[in-house]
Amino acid sequence: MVKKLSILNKLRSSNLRPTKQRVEIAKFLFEREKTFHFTIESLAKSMAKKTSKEFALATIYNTVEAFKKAGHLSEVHLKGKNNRTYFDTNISNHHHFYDNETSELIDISENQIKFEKIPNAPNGKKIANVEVIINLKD
Amino acid sequence: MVKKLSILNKLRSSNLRPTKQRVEIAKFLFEREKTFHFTIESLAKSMAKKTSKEFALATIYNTVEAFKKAGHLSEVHLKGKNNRTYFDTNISNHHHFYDNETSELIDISENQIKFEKIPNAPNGKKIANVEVIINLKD
DNA sequence: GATTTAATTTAGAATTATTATAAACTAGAA
DNA sequence: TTCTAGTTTATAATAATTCTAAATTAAATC
Ligand SMILES: [Mn+2]
Ligand SMILES: [Mn+2]
Ligand SMILES: [Zn+2]
Ligand SMILES: [Zn+2]
Repeated sequence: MVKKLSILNKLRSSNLRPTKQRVEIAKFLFEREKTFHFTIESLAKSMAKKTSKEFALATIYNTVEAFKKAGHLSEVHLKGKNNRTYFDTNISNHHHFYDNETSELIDISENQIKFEKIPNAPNGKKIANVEVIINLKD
Repeated sequence: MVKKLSILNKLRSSNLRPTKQRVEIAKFLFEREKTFHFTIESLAKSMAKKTSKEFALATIYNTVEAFKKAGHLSEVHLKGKNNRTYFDTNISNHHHFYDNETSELIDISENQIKFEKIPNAPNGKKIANVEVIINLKD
């Protein structure tokens, strides 16, 4: 009940009508203890299993895009072995371990990395953010 | 003459037959003062202009992949606005500024960034390399 | 230099991720 | 309830990349 309400608030406050599909997806993404990473494909499968009916792929794409625009999701700008886009329910600034073998992403919190030296942005530009990807091997 | 030879050596030593197409591409990529970044599309256009005939796209893909496997090129694991893969003739460990507006990549040499603190790899894994992408804004 | 063979190139088809379209449906205002 | 704009859906379109099978070519062998 409490959880359901906070999801409705999250959607309403983002100007997203709480449709059945959005509520189901939001519950799956946000009603959990820990944040996680997913792809459109994995989310589509999860929703199909959870609700035992297929959501249109376009709905998955649209909803994820809408949540991203509303700031409820972030996109990991990384290009893995498989050419899929990763999304993240962790919307804070943070970094990642990436295991190219397993295509697994692991969070590194912002305070786990400190720079001793970092270059200035080129003339006329500013630094928007810094993303560190630590590629793993066996 | 000297340049042509080093290209032939580069190909032969990588077990790549120096075909007309590979030599043309290698000359374009490696016979220059500074390293640079490119996409398959930009390379295909460059080769078409340079030689005034179209290379099959599959040849461009195959050749870039072969050069990558042979260690003559690296791939930048970044996912830009446009969903294109970037390749880099700079094969040393280094970092990048990325301007999402212009889709431009700028090199940051390894020694321009120093870490004061960095996490250990998860159990059973090692760090293969660390990639820093500094996203730019206006 | 001609012959032979395996590697390579090529045009085009196939695949995959993503986006667009337009008709059917629905949340929420009136 | 009625109305309407927003949403979902199936499907088509697009775009990057990979596959295929036939034609070509590098280079080893005669
Ligand atoms: Mn790749
Ligand atoms: Mn995106
Ligand atoms: Zn994350
Ligand atoms: Zn570079």
